[in-house]
Amino acid sequence: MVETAILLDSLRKAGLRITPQRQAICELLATSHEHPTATMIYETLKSRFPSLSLATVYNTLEVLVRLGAVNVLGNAGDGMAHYDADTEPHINLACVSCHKIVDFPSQYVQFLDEEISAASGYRVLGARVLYYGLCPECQQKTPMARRRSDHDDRGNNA
Amino acid sequence: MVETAILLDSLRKAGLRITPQRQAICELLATSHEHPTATMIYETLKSRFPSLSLATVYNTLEVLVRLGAVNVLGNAGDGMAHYDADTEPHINLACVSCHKIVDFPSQYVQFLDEEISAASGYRVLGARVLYYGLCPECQQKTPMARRRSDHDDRGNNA
DNA sequence: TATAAACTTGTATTCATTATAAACAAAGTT
DNA sequence: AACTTTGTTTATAATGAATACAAGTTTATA
Repeated sequence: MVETAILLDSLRKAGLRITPQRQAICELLATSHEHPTATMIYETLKSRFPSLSLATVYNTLEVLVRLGAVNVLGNAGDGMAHYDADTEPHINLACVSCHKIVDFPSQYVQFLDEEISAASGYRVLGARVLYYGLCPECQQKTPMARRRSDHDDRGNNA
Repeated sequence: MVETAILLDSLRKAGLRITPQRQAICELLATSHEHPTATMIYETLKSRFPSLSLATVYNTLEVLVRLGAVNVLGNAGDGMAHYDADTEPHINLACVSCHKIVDFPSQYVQFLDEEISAASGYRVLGARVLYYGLCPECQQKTPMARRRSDHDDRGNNA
């Protein structure tokens, strides 16, 4: 769980203004548990800020990412970027059915970090550990987990 | 390193045809060390197959992904999907500067797998461990690797 | 060889994201 | 207060990766 204030502070420290829109976006990012996309943020805040523009959402997200306060998660299965305000190394669990992404604490991610920094020659800037599968709810909904074009899949692996 | 034959076999087993185009795409996926995008594959093979269509590349990749023979990696920093023929759990190291992605073997990824499968309630279908940073070559190119003071960067590009 | 099914190709379309330019707001200055 | 500068939002246009689709081509099989 991330404090909204941390995100706002990183804006402030960079000399940027805390506008109502930015505040709301940071709040949403910090408190939301599914990691939202730009569109999700836009849709959610539209009622509170009728004049809000998608461009503002993208702008704010881009700033936060550039400041390193927020991470971008690609590949949730839908074709859009999800945003994660928790920049500590942790695991994201993405559901391939409902496309929600939740966090999962792990004791091993730290080791990965050390392993790579020590042995790769890379200057590591961040990480993204994404596991995907079916969340408990979606396992109930779709007993056999059939996706739309499984018909030409002559029975093998996943 | 992945054998081309493994990819071709998974097509065959699924009852699909091994066309010259598909063969070439699988070959490229298996032997390439940077994990290519659809466009990169297209550009590379265009000289050998002047009639090749981007659609074919996307079709083939989609099939291979559906069969589980190939993974999609989002978010290399450029806005496109990269493809990875190595489906064994391993780490991808993406360079934020040159956007190449290389593999890094790790002993800990196995543990992650077990940890999650056991404790999350998810039916795990796959994983994607992506670290990003500056590759050794790009560290040379950009001597100071300036990353903290990017906020007063007025030249605002992406 | 006929016929159907599987593939490829070219193009049109969709849609997330980025760029651009104009309107707007918040200081700062005199 | 009016004037200026700079930062921000907004609306809209442009870009470009990925997908859909229609039509042509190849392959398998009888």
